[in-house]
Amino acid sequence: METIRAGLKEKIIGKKIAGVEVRNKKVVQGCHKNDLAKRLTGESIDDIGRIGKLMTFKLDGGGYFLIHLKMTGQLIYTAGERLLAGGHSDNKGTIIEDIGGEPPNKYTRVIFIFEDESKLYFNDMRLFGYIRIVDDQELEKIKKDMGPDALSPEFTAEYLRQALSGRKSEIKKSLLDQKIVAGIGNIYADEILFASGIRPDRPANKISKKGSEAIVEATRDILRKAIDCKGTTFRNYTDANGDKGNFSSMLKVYGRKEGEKCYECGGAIRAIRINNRGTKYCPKCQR
DNA sequence: CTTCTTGTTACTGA
DNA sequence: ATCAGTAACAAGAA
Repeated sequence: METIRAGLKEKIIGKKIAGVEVRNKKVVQGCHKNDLAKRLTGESIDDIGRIGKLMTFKLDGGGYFLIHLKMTGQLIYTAGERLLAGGHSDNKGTIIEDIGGEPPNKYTRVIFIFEDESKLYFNDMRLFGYIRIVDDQELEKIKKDMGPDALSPEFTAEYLRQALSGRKSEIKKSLLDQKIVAGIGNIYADEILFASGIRPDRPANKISKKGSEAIVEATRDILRKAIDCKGTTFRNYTDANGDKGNFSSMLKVYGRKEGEKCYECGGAIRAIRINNRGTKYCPKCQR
């Protein structure tokens, strides 16, 4: 999300929305399903922020719209001219994941059209994601209900230790809980715990002071590196230039299979389930 | 055919 | 009140 946010910010800050085409009303929240275009047309994008995995678009007339991509959502920006079929776009830095072909495609749910005819496509195969209109008050409440962003200075070892106290369930479950820390998903949870040397099934309240320090450090380190690599994508990732720049090749445990050799110690990787999510770890490197 | 998948929330029962 | 487990959302890949 941070990769997309940073890329998008360069493209659409200050641009005025000339129109919005809603192809699937299911993804529209916070206003009447038919009123998204009415609400947004004529507004300019003042700023793009992010709370964990939730992207916030500040409107110059007041209020925000939020976009959550959930599992399979995409935000794809294209400059004014339509693209040649099969070719790569000229819009540097934009993220294109190769699902459904060039937009608009059958997974395109909403299209934002800007005054200069550039467009932002919200695609989502599984329809879990959403676009939501909120006022300042509602955004504050959403912020309040979430933990500090994983990359923010508020996410400290002291904070984490405090937040974990009394939680008897697995540490990985807590890392995935957006109310404790916002922005960590299944892939990075596994990678963070591997880098911390902590087993994902350790009870959260049994994590030592040193352990929480290791987790906070690993979180910053892993996320920073992943952002440097322009993020991790499940499969078929390319950026707009067709480059494969990604974090997937740096993954140490996520995506490995039961019994495969750990890259660090050569021991056997274990595959378990935590919080109903596939979980990989190395029992030798992680205690 | 079955099981799995980048996320979150509502519900159940303890 | 809090916690654990599960289903649900929907579509596809393996």
